[in-house]
Amino acid sequence: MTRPILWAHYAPSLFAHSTANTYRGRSMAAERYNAPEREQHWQSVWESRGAFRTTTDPAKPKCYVLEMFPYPSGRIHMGHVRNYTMGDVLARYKRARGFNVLHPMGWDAFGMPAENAAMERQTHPAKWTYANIAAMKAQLKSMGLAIDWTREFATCDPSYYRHQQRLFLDMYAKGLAYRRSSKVNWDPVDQTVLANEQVIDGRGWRSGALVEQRERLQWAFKITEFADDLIEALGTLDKWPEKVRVMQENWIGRSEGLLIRWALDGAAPNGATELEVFTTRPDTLYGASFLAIAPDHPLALAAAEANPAVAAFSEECRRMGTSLATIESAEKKGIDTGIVATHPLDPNWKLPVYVANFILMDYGTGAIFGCPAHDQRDIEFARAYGLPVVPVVAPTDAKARARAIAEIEAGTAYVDDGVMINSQFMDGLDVKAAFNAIADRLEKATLAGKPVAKRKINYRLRDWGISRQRYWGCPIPIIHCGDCGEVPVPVDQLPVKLPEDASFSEPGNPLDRHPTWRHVDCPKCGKPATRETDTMDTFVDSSWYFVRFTDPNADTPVDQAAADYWLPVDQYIGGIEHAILHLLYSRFFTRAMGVAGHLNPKLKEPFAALFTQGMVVHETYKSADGAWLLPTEVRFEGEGDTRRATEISTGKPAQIGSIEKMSKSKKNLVDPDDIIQHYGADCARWFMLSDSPPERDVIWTEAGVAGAGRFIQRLWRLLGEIETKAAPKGTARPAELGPEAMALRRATQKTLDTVGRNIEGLRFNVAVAQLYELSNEVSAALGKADAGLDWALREAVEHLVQMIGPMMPHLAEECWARLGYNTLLADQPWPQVEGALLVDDHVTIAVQVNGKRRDELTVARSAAKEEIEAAALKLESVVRAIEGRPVRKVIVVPQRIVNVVA
RNA sequence: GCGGACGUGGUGGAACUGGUAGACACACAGGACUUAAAAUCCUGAGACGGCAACGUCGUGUGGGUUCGAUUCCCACCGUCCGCACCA
Repeated sequence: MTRPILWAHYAPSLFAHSTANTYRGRSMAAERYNAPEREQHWQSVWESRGAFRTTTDPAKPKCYVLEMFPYPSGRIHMGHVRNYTMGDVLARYKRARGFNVLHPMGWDAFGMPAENAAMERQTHPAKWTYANIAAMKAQLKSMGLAIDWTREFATCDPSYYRHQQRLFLDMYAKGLAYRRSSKVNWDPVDQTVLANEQVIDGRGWRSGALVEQRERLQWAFKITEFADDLIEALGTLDKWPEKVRVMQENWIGRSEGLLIRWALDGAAPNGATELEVFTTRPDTLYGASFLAIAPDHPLALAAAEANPAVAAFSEECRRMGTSLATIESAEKKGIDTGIVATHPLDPNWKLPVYVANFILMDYGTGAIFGCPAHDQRDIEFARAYGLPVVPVVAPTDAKARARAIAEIEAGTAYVDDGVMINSQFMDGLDVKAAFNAIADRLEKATLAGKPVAKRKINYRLRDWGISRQRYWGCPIPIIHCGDCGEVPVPVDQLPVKLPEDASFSEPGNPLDRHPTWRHVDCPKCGKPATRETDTMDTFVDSSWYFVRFTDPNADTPVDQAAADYWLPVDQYIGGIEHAILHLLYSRFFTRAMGVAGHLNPKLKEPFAALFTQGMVVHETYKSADGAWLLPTEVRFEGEGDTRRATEISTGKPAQIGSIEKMSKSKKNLVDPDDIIQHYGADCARWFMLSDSPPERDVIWTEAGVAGAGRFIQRLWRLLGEIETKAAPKGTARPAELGPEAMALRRATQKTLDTVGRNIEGLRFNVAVAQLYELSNEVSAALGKADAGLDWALREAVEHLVQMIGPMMPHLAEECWARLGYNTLLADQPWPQVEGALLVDDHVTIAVQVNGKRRDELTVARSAAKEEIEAAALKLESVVRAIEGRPVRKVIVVPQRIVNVVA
């Protein structure tokens, strides 16, 4: 697939000696630019000079550019190349613009793959992880990223997680971390808790065992404490994609409603006297026809004890839980518990209480009142069990009302706005007024001495459970003592390190079965106690790493001065797959760290701007027998419709499949290493930036990379030609510049202006197009002669090289040296735009007749409306188009357009 | 079902706050150079009609607002993504 370019031997110029003279006098048939060789050279120059080391310096304006740090899987993939290239362009550009730029890199290094590798290959997770980090770091370095590597850290290192344990303890002290009983997916074979995404069709992804729901004491962070603020502050994130903000808002899921207590008749099990339900539609209370509770609701559990039929039904619901049946069985099912409730507005109105399969224990109170006429689920349920359906809301318009009622009778709930009917004192009120009327009334009414109802804001968001029963994660620094209960590990005993001699050969948590690790003395009373063996969710590690980068060597989790200076992150770049969890958790951590005294409480939001880049996609290939093939395993012939693929090893035809996200399973992978070795990092970077808008998917094609490679060689040849045609370095601007020279200068300045703005706006593909345009202009100008053109050429090429710098930094350094400089281009400021040259004194405007373009007109920029109108009407093409009709109106928008209405 | 985004040549895409649609690139065709090829350079190209000048049509479909709509509004079609018994 990747056809290696044959690099001609090209004597490397030593940096210190590479002046223009080194190149002068060489033949015009210049050598090809040897990217791989020169790239290594410049990387070592940057490294030896510490070119990208950053210090905290409040005297300078700062810019914090961050790409989501990688999981050390062992190899980088094209998605990384795209992500880190974008960040690097911005970081280098901002540096050139005079900003003190923080652009760090680290490793999201805890997590299951290391433990799985340990089980499969008998390597210790730490060994596996650090080996992967070393390999990936070398790959990232070969990309030539302007990263301050002195700030690098891995989250699995005790020097990092020690501080995370400190944060946990301080959050614990503030009540933001706590232990509660909650349901987990338990894999009985692997003896482990599974994340939801590890449960496939109700079975463990690894063992295939039927997953059980178990109650277990689990640590959690109180993210719900900030639910309102997390929604509220979304409004301030105007540099975040709308899409992400909407997803977060839905995820938090705020809804305003009413908690209503219903009295139960004496016969309820366990002596229960009331049932509390949550509703967002208290206005429909007169349409109620039943109550329904979740199978795990305490009242349902009590009813199950008394009634075997209820028990059997509840058990059935539990089994359905996570399986695919959830999706298939939209069918509403329930069982009457025999319990009877009294309507809060009418003591004589009795309603049955059902256990129903569509009620979730986790949402609201796990109990509802059913109003079939105005809720689709309730109407399905009511029709299945013969319960009454009474409309209480209807449109005002008579026709619409009749239709709505007919639909309700046919089984479709009416859920839109309207006015109240069949609702006594509320009749005629609109839905919102009815909500308030009934809320006011029920808040004043009492049941057993307490108000019947209270207003409640409910959230879909639940507290963040962080307990994981695994080895390769940050230990939770808590000790359990029989006498003292939960005891925090004293700060001076941190970190609680993972034991190195764990065994991974059997299922279950290695920390649990370690012979000695968990046994300690209670820090409070000194009696034998045990350590918490749960470790933290790896999302915790990534929820504050961007803070740690501001001073990765601080003795405390955060150095206040450094954090105050650098935060928030000015531009965060990563995949859309983290739109919800990672970003929400980081936003929570920023607030929680403020409360716990580790961040300035005024800092609410960690990421001022967010950009979500698209994926890298590629064609897929299958062999005759249906096996996926690597792109390197097929050969192509023909074009378009006649394009055919052949499997190289067998000579049999291969099938060309759809374009999909690069993945191991579909084998449509291109290895960044191969590309960098054959074409160079600059070529990969340039291709990643060209053509596709960064937020959309980019299709990786051989032709596209080759095209990028050709442009690199073209630029290199251009520099060769410039040597004889451009003015020498440092020549003063001549007093006289001819029209060609001026035109080139204008093009140069215009490009400078637009490329800068497009990089700032992350519209890299547009910036690339403009750089192509300028190089085309320069090429064209080479064949011309004009006063001062040699000077204008020099300016154009120097600026071109500087503008290419952030995108193809190695090539740009090489060109910069070839232009005669012995400074680093990476240290050069971005050229100042000469604003005066951005406006031409003549403009070409379109001339329309009745809205159709007929001609164009070049006039002085300052031309008066009347002048333009007169000139337009004289145009032969305009006269022809008017066909003698009277001119009714002429619209002249100066510098834009003329439209003749006839 | 709910929510969001997107629909422009053969392809990826560009077009500032409503003002010359198709920049730039890829692919393609013709030409130059070459013994030949590769590389490179030049030229062409939205569709249809025409030798040409030029004309007609054209930004998913159908309407609307406007002197003027890829851009704003309404309806529909299609594609993609997120959430989904959320009371």
